Amino acid sequence: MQHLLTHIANFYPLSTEAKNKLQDCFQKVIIPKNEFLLTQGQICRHLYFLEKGALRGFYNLDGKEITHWFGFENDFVTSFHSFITQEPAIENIQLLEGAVLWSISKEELTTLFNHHHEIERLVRIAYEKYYIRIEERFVNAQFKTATELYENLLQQTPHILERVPLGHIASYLGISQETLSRIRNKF
Amino acid sequence: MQHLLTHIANFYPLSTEAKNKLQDCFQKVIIPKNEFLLTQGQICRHLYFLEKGALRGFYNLDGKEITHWFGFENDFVTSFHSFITQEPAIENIQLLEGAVLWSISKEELTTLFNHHHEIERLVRIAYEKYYIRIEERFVNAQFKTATELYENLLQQTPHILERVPLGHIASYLGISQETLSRIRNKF
DNA sequence: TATCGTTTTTGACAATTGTCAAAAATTACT
DNA sequence: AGTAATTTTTGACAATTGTCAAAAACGATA
Repeated sequence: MQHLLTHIANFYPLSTEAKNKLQDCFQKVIIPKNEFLLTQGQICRHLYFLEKGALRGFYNLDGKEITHWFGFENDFVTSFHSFITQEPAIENIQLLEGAVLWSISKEELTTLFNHHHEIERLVRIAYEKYYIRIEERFVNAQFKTATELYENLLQQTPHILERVPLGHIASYLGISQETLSRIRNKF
Repeated sequence: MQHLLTHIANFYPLSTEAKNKLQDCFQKVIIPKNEFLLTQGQICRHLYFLEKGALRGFYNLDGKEITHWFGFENDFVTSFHSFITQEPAIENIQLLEGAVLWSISKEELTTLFNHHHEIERLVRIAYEKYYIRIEERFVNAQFKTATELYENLLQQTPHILERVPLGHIASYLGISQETLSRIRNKF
């Protein structure tokens, strides 16, 4: 829980009261490797904070699994589209390593927003950071070559390369596993 | 101004008081075709609501202009990264058509947030919609073929094809202008 | 350590898309 | 309407990446 509190302090410093209320809403969840946090078709009712472990979001396209994001320590994770709209999820969320998570339901979060302006502010600021992050990833993915994408990954998020099977990384970068393997062997 | 008020009511219904305060902060701006709302290196200090007209965000890569988004009627536009971080913008924003915009500064918006929880909520909800939008675009851009991207555009946002030069659209889709031209002629 | 299952690499080939240059079409302006 | 400027199309070719299949490497487990 301390990880969570420390992490959100980076977004916006909360009052003690708000922090306490926040703590009351999050519940600890421990899930083993390879289990699913969410499967395609389910409605995602929770937002999670990942204290320890790794996971991936993926969906099926023409019989292939497309991993489009990873989550690691100190990431907030959820199936964003489903969590916000409360429509069935298109994606699956699967544990790549056993994980310790903290979970809050959408209802609880909404209640917190209503009672604490500062918590809604925290989330507004968090959204800004996440938006900037996806925007950057988007621009890279679209306009860089496979080799450049690999170099980026090496420099910016090398932990992904160390902790995740190559096949998942390939689809994350939008290239085939064979191409990624060949690129890697040139370095 | 009525356009703006009607549009934000789709995100979250504001009290009369908040609406009035909001109105006081937005200023009308009229800009002719081809002018720049922002150029690379400037700090983006304003958020705009586009009442009428069209514009594009683009940046330079290896001497080429990469258009990565378009704005049309009822879009909020800004150089998001620069507006949020107040660092110099990487991108340029240029008018594709003469436009009527409503402008609010970052300071004014921050003041509104401090005085009106409901306005911060409105923006939080707007961020959610914009996040979902970019996430969808990202997934499409990365995992679809050039032809599929064109078909998507035809079905979902045909106004882009009608109002924007082909070269801009090609870079928006992440393909060369020649390829886009050939795809289009097959239909 | 031997074995099974999974992940990664390699090779041959095909498909898609990009690049460059020139022609054609369209648009804007006087 | 006529001219210049811009935008779009076309052709030939090259480069990149994908696909399929098989081999090799690696890891977990008995």
